[in-house]
Amino acid sequence: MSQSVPRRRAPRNSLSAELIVDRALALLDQKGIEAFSMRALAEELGVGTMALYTYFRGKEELFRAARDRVLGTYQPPCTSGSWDEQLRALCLSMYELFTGRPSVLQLLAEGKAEGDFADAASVTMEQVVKLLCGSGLDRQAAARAAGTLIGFTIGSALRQVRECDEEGQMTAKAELLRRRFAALSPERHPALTDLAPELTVAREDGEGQYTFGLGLILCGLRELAGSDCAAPQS
Amino acid sequence: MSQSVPRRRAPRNSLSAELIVDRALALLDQKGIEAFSMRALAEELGVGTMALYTYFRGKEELFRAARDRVLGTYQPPCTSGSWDEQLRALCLSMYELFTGRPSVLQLLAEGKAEGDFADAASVTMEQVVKLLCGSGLDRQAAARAAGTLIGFTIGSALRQVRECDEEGQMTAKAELLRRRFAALSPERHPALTDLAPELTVAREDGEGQYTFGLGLILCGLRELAGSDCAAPQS
DNA sequence: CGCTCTACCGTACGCTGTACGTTAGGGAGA
DNA sequence: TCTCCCTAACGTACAGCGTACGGTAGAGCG
Repeated sequence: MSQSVPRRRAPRNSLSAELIVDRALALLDQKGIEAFSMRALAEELGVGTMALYTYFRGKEELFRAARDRVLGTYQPPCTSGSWDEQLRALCLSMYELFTGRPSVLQLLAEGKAEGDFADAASVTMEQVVKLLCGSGLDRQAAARAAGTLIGFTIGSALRQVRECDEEGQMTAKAELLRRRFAALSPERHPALTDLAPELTVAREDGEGQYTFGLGLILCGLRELAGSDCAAPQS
Repeated sequence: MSQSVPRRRAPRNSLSAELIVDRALALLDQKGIEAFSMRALAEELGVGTMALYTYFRGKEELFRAARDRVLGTYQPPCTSGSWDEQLRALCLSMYELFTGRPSVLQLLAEGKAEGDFADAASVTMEQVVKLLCGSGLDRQAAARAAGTLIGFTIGSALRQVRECDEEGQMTAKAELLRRRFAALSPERHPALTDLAPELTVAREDGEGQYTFGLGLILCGLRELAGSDCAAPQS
């Protein structure tokens, strides 16, 4: 009955590391990181599960390869203008990279793909650091600003991705959010319930949310670079 | 030989939802979210695995309960001072809550504990929103600022947690980071290699990193509230 | 004493990642 | 052309996961 046909043996060189990573990324973006499994990927490729292990030591190594593929392929935009405008463009581009590749973002954020980055993956970081160093900030502030920007970008993208796992799910999640706000007792949380509509729409517009926060950070950086503003403590 | 003794049946009412959550949190904080399993938790409690299912529908419900326990127990600090100083204190306190309970943070960030929050869990958010509303920002800006602050806080805490999973591992990770920087080709990444020392120390001091970024955001918010600064685009 | 109710438990199923040993097909040498 | 070998692809197996389902025992009550 359900006796699955034993699957014809795949031709000798039908596989390659690149092809595996291709399909893996497709599967990840399509079904999500939870649904990904070596068996599923192998089936997708029309191949036995263990065939994958000829090219990758294990799942984590495959994940690293997928991460490096995406980060290595990515090219930061050519920017011009003042350093803060360029930073804004760079960061926004990173944000879009991450939200466009939710599964890769999760690989990064959830530590499924630890380990050294490929050299090419650091191009954007290089740009960011260069701009910060040329902005008038001292070295320590520049380093911390870089950390702030990348942390904020990843954090925001992660939030955005969590909000709408699948494409069409956004409205469903928004509905859930609305109910969550509605469930709050207005006496205990007056400000929260009062601002609920705005909070909901803000949450729905992830990119607007991100650019808003990015604007705040850049504003702070300008102040700091001009050094006519009290430096944030320590 | 390895015939494990079948474990004496546990006395009739030796279990409770609270006790289970207690041990679950202990296990999570101790061994990490990866090592957690229903079987391990049950063994820790000296109880059969399926006993847990009399109190929780499944693992996710247990995670939700653990999350609500931590978030519900937490009390935001009593603050005083200007709205931005209070916001700083509140956010810093949240940051410390999260970094002090890495596993709960991961539950939140990785979506292992989706679903409605307990009412008590929203106290901090209520405070944040209240302060923002009283700061002079318009409603939409206040809503977005709230999102920015919470996103940045969670993102930063997540970064910090990733950096040192176990207590003593920080130095090891720092070493790894150092090697990662050393592996970069100085020609392709001049700014990055130049700033490597500062980037490394910044990364090691997660809290300093966080307060720096928080300062930037608050600076931006002050500008925006005083409305003598161009509002960040859209 | 006996009955019922339910907290606790054992077993089993389908899933996961992957260690290990096997097989078969293409290329090289005789 | 025949043969041999190397290795890409594979099947099996194992430990561990979450949990559905049915059984069991012990406490409380009539």
